[in-house]
Amino acid sequence: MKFCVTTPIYYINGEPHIGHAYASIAADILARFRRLDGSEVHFSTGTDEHGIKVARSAETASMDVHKFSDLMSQGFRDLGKLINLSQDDFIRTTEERHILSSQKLWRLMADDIYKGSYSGWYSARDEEYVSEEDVVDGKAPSGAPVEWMEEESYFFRLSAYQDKLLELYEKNPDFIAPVSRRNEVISFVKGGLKDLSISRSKFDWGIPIPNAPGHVMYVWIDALANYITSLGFPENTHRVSEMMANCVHVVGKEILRFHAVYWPAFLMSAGLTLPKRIFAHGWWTSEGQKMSKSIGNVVDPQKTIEKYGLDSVRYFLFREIRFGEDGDFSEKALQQRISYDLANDLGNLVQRVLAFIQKIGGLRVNYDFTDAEMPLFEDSRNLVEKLRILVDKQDLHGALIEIWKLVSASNKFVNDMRPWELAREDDNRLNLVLTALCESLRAIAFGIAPFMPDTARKIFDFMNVEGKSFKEIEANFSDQVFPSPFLLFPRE
RNA sequence: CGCGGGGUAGAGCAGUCUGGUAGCUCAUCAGGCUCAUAACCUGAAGGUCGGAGGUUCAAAUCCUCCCCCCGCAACCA
Repeated sequence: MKFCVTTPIYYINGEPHIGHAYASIAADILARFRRLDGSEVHFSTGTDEHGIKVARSAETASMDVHKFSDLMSQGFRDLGKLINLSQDDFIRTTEERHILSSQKLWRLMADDIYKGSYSGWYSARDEEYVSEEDVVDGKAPSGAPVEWMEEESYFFRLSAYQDKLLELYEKNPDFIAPVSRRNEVISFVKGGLKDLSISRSKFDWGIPIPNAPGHVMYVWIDALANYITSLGFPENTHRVSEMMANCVHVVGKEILRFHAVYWPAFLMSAGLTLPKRIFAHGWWTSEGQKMSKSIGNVVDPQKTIEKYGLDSVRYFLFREIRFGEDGDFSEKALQQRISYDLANDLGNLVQRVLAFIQKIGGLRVNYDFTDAEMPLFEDSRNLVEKLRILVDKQDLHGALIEIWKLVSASNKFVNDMRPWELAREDDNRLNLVLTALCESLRAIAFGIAPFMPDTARKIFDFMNVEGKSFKEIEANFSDQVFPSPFLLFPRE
């Protein structure tokens, strides 16, 4: 099985914040799950570095634009390290391989590209076109005066793809997720598609268009192409095709249209394989308010992770809200999740079971389960299959809930079975109960492994489990003494 | 009449398609247990289901009207 997952490539015109971390961790969880499940995975992330805004920011910072890009891109690479990203490739749109790839894509789309002229209200001060509705009294929203401009531009015949796109959405109901977003896109496309201006000639910080001096590509062509560059385009066409067919693009809802409309149209035009799914995630507010620099409530991934721990934050982001919806990031909510879900439920379960086994001198297995242990055992062995279905739908929130059902069931099982009494009265039953609990702990550890790799690793080590593949769940435990467990989420 | 989603316990949500005693998580209160990170388990309280009208033996659920909130509405990464 092949699986490909991507994060958006991040525009380097700003510092990494929790939103970037969120998208990246989502993709990381999907990648890790599929690796544990035995798939061949390609997981790419990277930075988008061209465009007028970057050129201008470099100027403002009095830096050479290449140097500026190196610096800003590194910030996102560092973020990846911070959040334990398991990417297979970090791509920069300024790399040679990507320039060649984008130009090749352009050539393949040539039949749908024509030269025309682009006209609109242009703000010289902002160096950008302003849409009709935004022009008030001859002024841009920034207050700068606008003038009617016309320039030579290349256009992509997007209008020719309206029906094909609608057919795509119709035939592949899961192409765009979540459903609410899908409806928005369909309604947008049904509203009629205009041809797209795909070149710029007012600045040169972009990928040169083949045989068109003075023109660089519209950043979105360049940005979207990163996904196939990373897969080896244009050389390795077989792999590109194979992987794209199994590719999930995780994107922010603000860039859904580019991925769900333009990108498939470009690929159709170039005769390339379309991705399997575009998944649009929501946005985080901070303490109930929109994150903004002026309010000063922007959540800094670095500080948050330093304070609360990486796995706790990774858990929180996907447990607190359904993936795809908006949510609120508050320290109180984060602290509660850590305390209740992680320390009290999961951490305490691991501790009470493993410390107990340690106390009685090790695990002596007994798999001749009775009706008392069987349900827990079966739930443990069936967990991955349930998660597979959910993760396939990118329902990461649902997956965590499913795992926590087993955590709760296990805690209840301990209460009901009272192993501390069995230790005095009934060795046979004690072994049955502890064997069933080891099974559930191992299943839980595998379940959380994509979400909280470090925490899962600790549990695996506590139990002498390798932790490399879901297949390990199928093997029975043997009699053994485990290493001493320590607290997974200690209180301050 | 631009398109779409939503308004259900203090908070966040499920239930609406296929009408029939209103459910989940957290918070609150009480009890149980004591292996464990003062953790865990059980039970209780709490809602005129945005408003009005209608259909029906019966409406959160179907119909009509109204109020409120939120997305999308192209060159913005």
